[in-house]
Amino acid sequence: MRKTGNMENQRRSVTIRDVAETAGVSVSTVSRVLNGKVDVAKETKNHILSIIDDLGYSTNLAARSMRSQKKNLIGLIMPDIAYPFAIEVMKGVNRAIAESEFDLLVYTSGDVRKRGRVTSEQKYITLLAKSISDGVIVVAPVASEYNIDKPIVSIDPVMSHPNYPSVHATNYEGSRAAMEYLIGLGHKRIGFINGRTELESANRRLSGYRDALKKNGIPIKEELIASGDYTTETGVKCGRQLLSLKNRPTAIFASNDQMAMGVYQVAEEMGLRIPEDFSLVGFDNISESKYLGLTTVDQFISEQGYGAMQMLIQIINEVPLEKQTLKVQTQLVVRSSCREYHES
Amino acid sequence: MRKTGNMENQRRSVTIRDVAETAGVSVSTVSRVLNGKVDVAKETKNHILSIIDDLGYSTNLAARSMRSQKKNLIGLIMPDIAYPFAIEVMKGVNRAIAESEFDLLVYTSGDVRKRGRVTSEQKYITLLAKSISDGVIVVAPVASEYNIDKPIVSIDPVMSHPNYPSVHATNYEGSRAAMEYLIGLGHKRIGFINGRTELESANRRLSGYRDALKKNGIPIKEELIASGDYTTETGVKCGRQLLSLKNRPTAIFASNDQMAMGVYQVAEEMGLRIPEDFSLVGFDNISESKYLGLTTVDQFISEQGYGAMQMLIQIINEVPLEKQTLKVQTQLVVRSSCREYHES
DNA sequence: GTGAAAGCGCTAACAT
DNA sequence: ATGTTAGCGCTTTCAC
Repeated sequence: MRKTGNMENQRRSVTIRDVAETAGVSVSTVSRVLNGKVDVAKETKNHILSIIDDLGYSTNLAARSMRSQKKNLIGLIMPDIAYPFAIEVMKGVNRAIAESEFDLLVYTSGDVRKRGRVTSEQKYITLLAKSISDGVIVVAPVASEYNIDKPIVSIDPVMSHPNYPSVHATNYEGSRAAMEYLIGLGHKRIGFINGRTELESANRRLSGYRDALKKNGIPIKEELIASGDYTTETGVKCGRQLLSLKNRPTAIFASNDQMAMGVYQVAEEMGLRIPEDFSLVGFDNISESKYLGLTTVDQFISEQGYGAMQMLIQIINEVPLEKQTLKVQTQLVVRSSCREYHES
Repeated sequence: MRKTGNMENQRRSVTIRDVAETAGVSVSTVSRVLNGKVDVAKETKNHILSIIDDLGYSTNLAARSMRSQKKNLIGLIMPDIAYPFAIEVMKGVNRAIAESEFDLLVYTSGDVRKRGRVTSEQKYITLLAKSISDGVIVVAPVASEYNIDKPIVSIDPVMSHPNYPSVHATNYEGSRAAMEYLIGLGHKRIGFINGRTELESANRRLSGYRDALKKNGIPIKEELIASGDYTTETGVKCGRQLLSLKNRPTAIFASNDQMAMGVYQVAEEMGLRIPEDFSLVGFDNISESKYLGLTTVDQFISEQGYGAMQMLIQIINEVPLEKQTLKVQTQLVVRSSCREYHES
């Protein structure tokens, strides 16, 4: 039954040829059945189908991808799959995928550092895009241009004006909103914990912080700006740094919720209460912060994933995009009101 | 610079041939450089490398996969990517990936139903496995056998004794532990909310429930067993059902934490307090239940992902597996003690 | 050290 | 309705 050719001990898997030979038809007929073409006699088709079943044949993705255009596969490329932002994006993309005709292939090297070390982002994108998918979504890409002919949409790109469509939250506006809220409460000494400065999104949040102070005539004190990297650990570090200043800030605005969580921990350690002793606001709304009643700026990350997928599908179907940039609105979520503060 | 051949408007992407022609060498030489073979003159190599850089060439995964064995790619196949169990598995796999030489490709059709509808699980597994990866991890597979020659490891398989290595939690033991805890507290009327009965894991949890009652001489009342499907919604439904019995259970054990969350919501609605009015325990430990202080049975899902990946790597490297089944120990986590209860 | 040629498994254009 | 043929882009003998 199984054609073994020569005495190689390598187990070969069953190919379209095996099916064709067993069924006594040509390879192309099998291919036609496989691809649902109509011009195949019903009985031939059924015969082939049963042989396929018998042999447990299934198509070779690689081979197929080489020949045909449409692959019904979308690639999602992320540096790391296990951090909150990535997971939220995936949820959104996944939802769009479920509603679509496409399947999803998520690619990751598991770790930002490993990826950077081994080879460039460009390589992976091209790999997935040119080879086996109809288009790709890239999270936080660093390059401003990719020379592939496949559709590409990015989420939270590092560059402010990349040459590909992109999706991002209104980081500046959200940051402004948070600050206006705190300032409106009477705060004048507001600490800021910065995120990964290589990301445009982080810089926009910082700008929001600075501009809000400026517009309200509050002098910017560099000692109140701590630099973190979006992890809870640096949140702890920066929280300690800010809260142990002789002239402690009356409020802290963290550039993401993970770092806000860190500050929260420090506050507990130091016996400081929120909001009595100081106010705390965090960007993002994905971590435990919501269970702690923290005030946050929600950037609707999963909507960004969903939106990116929608854009991509449009491009693939050659529907012209109205805008190259999709802005997902941020929203200030006040859970437990922050402390009102007025200088004595 | 770009070879366009005929006047097709289809943009072709740059191939190994383009590189070869531009560099004035043969395709095979370029291939040698690409694959780090040693028998290439240093200057030829550098020349080709710079051309590759100029042209922005990157290899076609599909084509390469067709020819060579080792792909340094692991496939993870999941019916759906956006539910807590899946995410936890991914985290664990991701961690193992980050420590390894492999990259990860997660495949999903986004929705269990869609997947079942379009085509069989077998097809997707074979697709990924035979085509482009060195081995696959499958979450909650339904078939007990796969005819592929690539390594495969499953997590929480539906069958109790599949013909492939598998990883799962000690569901029965965990369930017993939770029940012994509740019974030890004096409870006699303990409600159970069942999960998806097609999963072996769910059945084991139910067995644990039944056996614990039996061993302790407590009669099993079928009215106390409600059937859910692991979603919060059915948790709500079953919670209502159990809590509105005339003879209300004094404790409820939900087959996963999502459903326990649902019961928690119902309790709030009905004005019932936990643990004063009744005790609540949930299997799993991944949802918000931990912030609500619920008692849970942790099944260490991400460890299951990590373990599966370790097993897979062993198989790929042809290290014999000691056991075909990896059992990850469950652990009862008592957050806020449940109510002690003694029949009057 | 390098090139020519075969062929991986498949699809699609062209025959019949 | 089915078979024949020509590649897709790549790796890998086997020559030279």
